[in-house]
Amino acid sequence: MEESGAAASPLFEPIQSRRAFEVVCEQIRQLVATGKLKQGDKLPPERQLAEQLAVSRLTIREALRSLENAGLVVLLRGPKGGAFIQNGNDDKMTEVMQDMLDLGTISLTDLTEARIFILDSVVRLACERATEEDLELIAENVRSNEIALASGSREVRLEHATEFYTRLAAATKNKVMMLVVRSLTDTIKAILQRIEIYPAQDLAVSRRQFLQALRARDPEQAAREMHVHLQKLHEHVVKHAAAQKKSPDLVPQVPHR
Amino acid sequence: MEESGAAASPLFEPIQSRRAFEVVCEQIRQLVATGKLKQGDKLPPERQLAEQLAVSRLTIREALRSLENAGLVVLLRGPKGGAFIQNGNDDKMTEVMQDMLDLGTISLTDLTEARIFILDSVVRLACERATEEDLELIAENVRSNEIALASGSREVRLEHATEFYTRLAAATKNKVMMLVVRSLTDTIKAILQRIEIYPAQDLAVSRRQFLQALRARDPEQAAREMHVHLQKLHEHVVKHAAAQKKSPDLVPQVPHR
DNA sequence: TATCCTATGTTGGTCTGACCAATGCATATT
DNA sequence: AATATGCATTGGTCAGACCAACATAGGATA
Repeated sequence: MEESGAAASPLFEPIQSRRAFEVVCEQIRQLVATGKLKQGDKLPPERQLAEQLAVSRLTIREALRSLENAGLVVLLRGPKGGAFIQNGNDDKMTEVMQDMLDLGTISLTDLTEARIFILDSVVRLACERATEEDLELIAENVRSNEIALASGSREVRLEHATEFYTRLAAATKNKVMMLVVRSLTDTIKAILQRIEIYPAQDLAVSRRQFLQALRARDPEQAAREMHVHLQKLHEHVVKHAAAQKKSPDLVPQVPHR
Repeated sequence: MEESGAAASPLFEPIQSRRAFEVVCEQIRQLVATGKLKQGDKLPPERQLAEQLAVSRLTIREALRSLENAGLVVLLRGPKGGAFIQNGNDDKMTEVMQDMLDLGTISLTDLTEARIFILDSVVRLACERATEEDLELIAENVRSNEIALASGSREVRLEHATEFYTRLAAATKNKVMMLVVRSLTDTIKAILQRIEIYPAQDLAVSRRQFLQALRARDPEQAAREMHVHLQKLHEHVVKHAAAQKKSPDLVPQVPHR
């Protein structure tokens, strides 16, 4: 991976010894990557796997824990239970992004800005590919959003506001774009839940105008409308970013250092 | 909530009985999300954590395994070792994407197509924001790429070819965009390692022309050049997609100790 | 005195083996 | 036949022990 420019000792300790569960993990991953294990397939019971791989059951468990955490397998108990291969959880990417935001690896600014750029492509794509059903779903969201804006709780409003992007992304017919949009949107949503939500009086207007452009298949107009809205929201969010950081505080012990 | 409307067995329900390690996991996550734990902080030793949380050390380990897998902590051995809070591993998103591709959740087509769209934004952004250093780094990659094209191994060529996108994305000054580009690129790279690499005779030409447009800050021209190249590569990859799927072996034993 | 090497303690990594909890199926009971 | 019960299977957890890596202190050596 990374090398410090120094040409130090040649080959005495190149890589730390891989942990046992990592080897197990990788083997199972290999079986998935090569198609030998497909969605729905069931792995042998932990005890049997432990015997076959000549490791303890604990090691198997740690490996399965890792795979489960990655969304590759799901573990079920009981006689019909076991470790089943899953198609990776769609939310994984969102979790990763959220963690990065929490840890300061990425900034909220970059996040909302990136959404502006990516949504630009999404909008243009949607103008090309959106079916009538897509348009209707979006329109329906716009309508219900207006209702929520007037009468809904903040949570409900947020839900509608973000669902909009999901439906828009669906119109691109590209699942990767959908995933990226969803990750960005959900991560930003998580932040918006903590700070003051954007004063949404002109949201309805913006959405209507956008929908109109989308229906007209006018990518420039649609992209512009989207850009303006996202830019405003971006600035609003950034302004209120460094706000409170409350904590439920259920943990008695506090680490040191 | 995913559908996966398979009517295979009466057992496709994500069970969520709060497992002990999940509670531990969540508590630590909370400490991170609320800022009580920051990058570089060290958690208490496993044995001590187990005592404080009144669970077995194994449960602590599974929780740490989960967090480690998510890139939130890194575990080090030795007296000065322990579980340290990390800024999420940049590769996590790539891993998620790769898993999804392996599992068929997303398709290679969607992946390469999405890269076309996102790179479009990246290129335009880079035209605006690239510093002279950025340009020089990209130019240097273009040069070394040409050398690799002539004399390098396939692996080396791939490395150079993908590094190009990383450097280009760096010019956007947006870390989220960098992450997304890197995820897409690395995932696609992993596929290219298995199939015939794109016949790269015109790659050098394409890169040179692109660089020229980038230096001229001509977003339209740069985006067009990039689009043409990615489109060709996209089609090439798709053509060779359903090729071989070899596997090392079944379930080999684990060399231990 | 300065340097190298080893003893030692800390911490994660793994093993063994046991028991608990959930679950589906077979059997018994009504 | 319908319901209730028991049991085997499988993951979930616990306990204690030992191994492996590592840093540091303290002693051996120069």
